[in-house]
Amino acid sequence: MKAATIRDVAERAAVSVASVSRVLTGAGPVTDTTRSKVMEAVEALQYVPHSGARSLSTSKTQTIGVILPDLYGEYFSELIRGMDLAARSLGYHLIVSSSHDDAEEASAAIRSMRGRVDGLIVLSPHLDAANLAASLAGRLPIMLMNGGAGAGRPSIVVDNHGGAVQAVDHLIATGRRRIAHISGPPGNLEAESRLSGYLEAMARAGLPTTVIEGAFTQASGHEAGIELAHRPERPDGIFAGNDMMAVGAMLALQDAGLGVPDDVAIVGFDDVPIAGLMRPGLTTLGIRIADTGRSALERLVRLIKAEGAITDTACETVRPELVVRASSQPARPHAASPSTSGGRARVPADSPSLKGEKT
Amino acid sequence: MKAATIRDVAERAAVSVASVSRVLTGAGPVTDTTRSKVMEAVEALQYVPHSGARSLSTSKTQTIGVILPDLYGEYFSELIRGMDLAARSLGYHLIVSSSHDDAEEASAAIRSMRGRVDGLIVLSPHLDAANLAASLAGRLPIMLMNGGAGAGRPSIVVDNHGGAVQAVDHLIATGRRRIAHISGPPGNLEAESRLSGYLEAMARAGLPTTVIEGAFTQASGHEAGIELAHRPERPDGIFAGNDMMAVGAMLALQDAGLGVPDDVAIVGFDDVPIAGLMRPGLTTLGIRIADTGRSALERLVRLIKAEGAITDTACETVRPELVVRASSQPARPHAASPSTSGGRARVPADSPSLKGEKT
DNA sequence: GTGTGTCATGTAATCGGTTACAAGGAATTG
DNA sequence: CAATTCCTTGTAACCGATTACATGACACAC
Repeated sequence: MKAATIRDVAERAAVSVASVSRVLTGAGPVTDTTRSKVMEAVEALQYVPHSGARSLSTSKTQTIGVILPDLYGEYFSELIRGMDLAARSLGYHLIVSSSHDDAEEASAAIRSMRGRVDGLIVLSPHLDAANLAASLAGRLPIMLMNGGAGAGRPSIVVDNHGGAVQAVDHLIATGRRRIAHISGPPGNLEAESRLSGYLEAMARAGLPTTVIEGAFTQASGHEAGIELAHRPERPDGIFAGNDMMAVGAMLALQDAGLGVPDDVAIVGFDDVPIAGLMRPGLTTLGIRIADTGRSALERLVRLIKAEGAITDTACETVRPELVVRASSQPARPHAASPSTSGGRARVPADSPSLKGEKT
Repeated sequence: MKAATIRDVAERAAVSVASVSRVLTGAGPVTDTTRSKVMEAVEALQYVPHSGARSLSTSKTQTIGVILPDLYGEYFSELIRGMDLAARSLGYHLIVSSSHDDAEEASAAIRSMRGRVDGLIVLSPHLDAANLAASLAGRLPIMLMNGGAGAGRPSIVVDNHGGAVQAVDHLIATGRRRIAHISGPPGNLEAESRLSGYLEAMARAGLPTTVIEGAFTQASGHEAGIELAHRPERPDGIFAGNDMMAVGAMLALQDAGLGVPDDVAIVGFDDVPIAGLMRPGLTTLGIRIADTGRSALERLVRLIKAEGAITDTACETVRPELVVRASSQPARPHAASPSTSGGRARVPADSPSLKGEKT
């Protein structure tokens, strides 16, 4: 049994294909009797329009492509969730392509999506990939979320620099002076912005800087934590380039017998769900991830509908918000002189519960 | 400037459209000179075949739909990652639709994908949704991952029952006797299998059972933890239906001043990345999530290619593996009589590091 | 030189929708 | 009652690919 076509429906409803199409697309005038006859036939035949045929004549696919980098985990699942919610309510579908660890792969993914999507959302922390995307996409509407300057293209970026400044200022305000930074991988625009924010805030406060290069992974944060724990000039505060590295560093410090936050305060970035689940809870810069995803998708759809009529070249900036948890409470006086051999220090009870947290 | 069509390419290369098509699809014989002329024209015009037109004539979309439930977080991002990797290497695209919290929504999503995908992977923990899926999909190849009996359809399930038995047996082996279960939501097949495994293992050991109903969310685990902490017959072991509830419960117990694992041992299910990051590390039943996703996708593609010729009605079973971490270490003798008022008990140092852990 | 077989190439039908345009019918008005 | 208008409906031409079939060229053998 082949799938029913619009002609089968027309025949069964005893109307023309045009009328069926009009009923189904909602365009054009039809009487109620025609409509009901068509609907009945559609129901009876379990008819579903062939999307390929439709896209052939309308040159629209009602589909949006999302290009993701190789980083994964909670950040991206949240983002996708926000986008999918928005897409469904706007009648769009989402094609995802993840795990592109270089510009080469990302551009291959973009190429394979051409002709199959109405627009693209590109999350590529590689600068060249962003450029490639722009050139490859041709006339495809595209929304950049690569964390760098939008370069005159519609984009959404997180204020990484400002967030980093907030993080460092907060650590300074809690009395920390030897503040180290675990950075993200070089070449990653978000990582670079966060690093520059750290450097600027430290310079402004007249404090010396220490930077260890990480890779935005928890494992790299763990390694950095081990290294910092054994430095003669051990830091009393750490600003990690993202939450996963902060988590890795925190575990490394605790395993090394250091207390968080008494010996070392830690601040992360992103506010992924894990952050609130650590003990002590991780202070971090919160981004409403799902909301950002939704916003990106909605803007892209507006761009698609406008068909180049509007020139939305704005670069929307999302300002992260400092979420203070136990990992950056002020050091208590009697813990000021670190006890290298001591066990895990008790930390102040965390915020009472997690009921409000996202799962 | 409109996008180039196959006719534009044919004209520029001074060949027929048929030859262009033959070169591009790799089907049919062409001379090297023709091939190179075509390739050059394709390059020059930045030609990309219109996927809708192609799918219209071949009635194939090279796209697979994935229907996800409303649960999100690390489990699903891992799963998608595995599927996407497999899809890319097989030349398929992935359309995802997430956050369906009931059978109604899930079936709407399935309907909207008909005609747009070559096959479906449905993760629906609702029994009726699975049935609906089967009926709605018509002749669409479909791979069920709903955790229930495959009912004669190709499917992949986790051995939830067996895993639960393992969890309980492990708790008993570490000396626990008052073992409670925090179950998933009723109607969820995975939740029910895990519950039945718990009941069976407990019955076999001749131990009394306690079940608190959760909802697979961290918040519900937290609530259950609070309730269990205040029971007169406080349990000394908890088997939670999944990791997120285990995490919630662990935090609730710790906030209530109970030691994990000294006062209460906890075992979860899934081995999501957070599990290894908790302190104490969470003992759980590990599933190679990404691998499972890849396997599901590969099997579905095989099914698609066979076009109903093969009757793959097998129900592949994934056996979870017990991952023992600190949360279920044997209770130490002197901690046997619980000190209701005591502070957080110190726990044995966790497994040395996390380097091997996935990020 | 002609017949035959092979193989690359071209022509045109086809897939299943949308939609411009034509046509028909009912209602309204002079 | 006829003319005009408005509104619904149908016919048929696209959209851009694939592919069955026809065609033509060329080589080889007789």
